[in-house]
Amino acid sequence: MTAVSVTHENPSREKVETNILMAAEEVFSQHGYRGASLQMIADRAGLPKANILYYMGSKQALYVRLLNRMMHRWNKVLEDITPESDPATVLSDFIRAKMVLGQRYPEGSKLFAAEILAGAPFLSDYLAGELREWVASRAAIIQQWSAQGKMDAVDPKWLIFLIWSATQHYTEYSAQVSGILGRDALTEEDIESISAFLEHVILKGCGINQGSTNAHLVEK
Amino acid sequence: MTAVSVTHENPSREKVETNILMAAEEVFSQHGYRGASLQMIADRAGLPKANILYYMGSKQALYVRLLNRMMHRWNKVLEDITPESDPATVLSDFIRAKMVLGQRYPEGSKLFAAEILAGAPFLSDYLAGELREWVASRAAIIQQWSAQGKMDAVDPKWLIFLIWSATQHYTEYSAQVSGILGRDALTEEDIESISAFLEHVILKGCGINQGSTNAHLVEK
DNA sequence: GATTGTGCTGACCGATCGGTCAATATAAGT
DNA sequence: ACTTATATTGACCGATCGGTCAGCACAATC
Repeated sequence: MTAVSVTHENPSREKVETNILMAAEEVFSQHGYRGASLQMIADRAGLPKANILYYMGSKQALYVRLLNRMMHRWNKVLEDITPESDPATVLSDFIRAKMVLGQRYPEGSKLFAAEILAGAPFLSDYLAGELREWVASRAAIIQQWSAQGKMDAVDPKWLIFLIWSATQHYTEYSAQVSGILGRDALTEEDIESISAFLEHVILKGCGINQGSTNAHLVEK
Repeated sequence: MTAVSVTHENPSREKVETNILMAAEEVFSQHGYRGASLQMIADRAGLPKANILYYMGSKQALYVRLLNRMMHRWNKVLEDITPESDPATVLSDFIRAKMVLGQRYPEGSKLFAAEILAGAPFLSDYLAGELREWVASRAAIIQQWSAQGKMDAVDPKWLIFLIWSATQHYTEYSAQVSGILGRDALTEEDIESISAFLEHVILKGCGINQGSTNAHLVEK
């Protein structure tokens, strides 16, 4: 009776699991669900293949667990975006939060991208449910801002997708970006430079005065 | 002696090959190189598996052939961008050309995306060679525009990547986009609406007066 | 009509796939 | 010390992988 509950909070088990999850995230993100093999994951984790299945049950269970983990990270970031402030800070926060997210979880982001590329067989419910509502609620707020003359009357959905894609690009296309830049990886300065660029172009492009930090005569 | 040359221009052979290429492009774009199987391609083409190998030689040869075909389509679009005009028309043309390309070859674009996601094992030379030079030459032109005061002093590379990602998004993330919009596919009006939005935000965001069609008092 | 070159494909190859299982090792409880 | 639950893994399963090849169909050449 005691032993059963121990299973759930065993510290060594947790270590092994995170080890497997890390290895699996790398492999799945590179090759997609079908292209990844348990043997590759096992090799990267330094474990025999049977051990992966012992801890994770099946390839599919491991995969959906990774997807769920990534979506929780996602949701945390989305929640942190307070919708009641002014457009400049909200959009700026959104841009920077998404850049940080991609830099912090590059493999998870790529995993998500591969899933979408494959037609989102495991995520269609999430996309048409939670995520759609999140987009709809944010779109409504942006629409209000437009109506109040705080920004240009752009289609809110396209704006959200724009921020989405522009930030995501640097994690999912990192191979292309670094290939073109001739650098192995992006530096801290690169990230800051990109964030500032996106902030500038998107805010200005939407007719928003950038008054978050250096504001003096904005808003009446 | 005659028969040898006939092989190359047999019309029926061409039909079969394009059939295989179409099927292969769909499968590779969804599942990536490792995740795709010749059996899936054969089934989609309505041919026995051995027939695929008879025409294409090997899985890898078929894959690189598809990649090359897509890169040629790419290059054609990039060539059409005349670099000597004014910023507004050049960037506007670039945005619209890339939107059209993605809509015209969705599977090819996804194939490209999957290759990049996997770390670009077959495209690293292209990225660090041809494509890098293309970006560098365009970046130089944009830099000139900035120096001439025709637009804001933004980093040209980030601007190119922005257009890149924002347009690409609607083909490669079509599953996510349509999932959120609650529609099966984007309509013609959607595409036009998105193109106009991107044009507006990016040009305005870079401090460029949109004077391509409705110009009257721009420049001097 | 025999020969020859090409199109085509079922059968098969060794390797690898995801997954099962029995056997063993290890640790914990009593 | 003995029992019991869990951790670990080599061996194996049928299915599928990419690829080879022998053999047949078929048309053109001589």
